[in-house]
Amino acid sequence: MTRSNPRVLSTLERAGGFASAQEIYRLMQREGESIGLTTVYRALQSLVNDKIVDVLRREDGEAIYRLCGEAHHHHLVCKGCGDTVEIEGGAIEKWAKMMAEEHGFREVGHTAEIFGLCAKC
Amino acid sequence: MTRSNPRVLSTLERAGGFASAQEIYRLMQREGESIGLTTVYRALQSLVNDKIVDVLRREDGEAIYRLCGEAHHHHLVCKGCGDTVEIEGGAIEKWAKMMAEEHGFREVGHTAEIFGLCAKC
DNA sequence: ACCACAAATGAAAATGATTTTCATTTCCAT
DNA sequence: ATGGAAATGAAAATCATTTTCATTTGTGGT
Repeated sequence: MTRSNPRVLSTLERAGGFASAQEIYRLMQREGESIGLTTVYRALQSLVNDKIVDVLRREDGEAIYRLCGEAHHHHLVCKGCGDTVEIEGGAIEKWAKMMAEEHGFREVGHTAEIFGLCAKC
Repeated sequence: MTRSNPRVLSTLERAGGFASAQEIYRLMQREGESIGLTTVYRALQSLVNDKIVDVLRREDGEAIYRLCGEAHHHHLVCKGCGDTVEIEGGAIEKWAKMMAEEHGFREVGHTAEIFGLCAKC
């Protein structure tokens, strides 16, 4: 798996390092790249295997892929218009680390999202 | 929604308080209970609304329903065995409120989960 | 009891993400 | 070039979940 991997990876980067397979596929289509959905899925799987990307789950169960190592951030999402603000989660990082230690967990990751209605909605 | 809710709830209890909709449905079938899959889903949704059960995601994205205590809490989930520990999220609540105010959001809620490998795995 | 009407039920179809199948294309080493 | 292995992608299969809609059930009024 070689030709597609870099294209998918760079699309994921351009998408802000945080997107679902379907979103990446649609983005590539829109930009005129010729690629199949299957290949996007396979490229993502192989990137996950190589620990280049991370996979989490949206609230609805859809898998979202995230660049590893990248300074990760959290989201403030508007339930009305879908607008999203990237926010810092310093407090969360500490909290997660503390809780994990306290319960003997290793290799921990975390998700944290805030949702509500933005000023406009 | 009245006749089915208690039956679904009691099945979830009997299943150890931790099961997917499909599993609950299959369990009820096996025990000779007459119920439709749709109704199981609807009962679970309504139990979630009433905050009687909690919903998380398996690694494969399937929703799992779980009896939970009253107080709002978060989860520390083992990627290996699925073991779950309920944890306090005091720091998170403050963080969420602060971030929301800062960006003019109202009626905010949040999700936060930590996942990793537990001591046994 | 009886009747009407709203709520609840469930079978079947629809949806949407993800995976599988398989025929075709691309890459490389010979 | 040439053969074979790896990669690709269209279409079909899978699986959880949701929607649709016709039927059943429960309830209140008479």
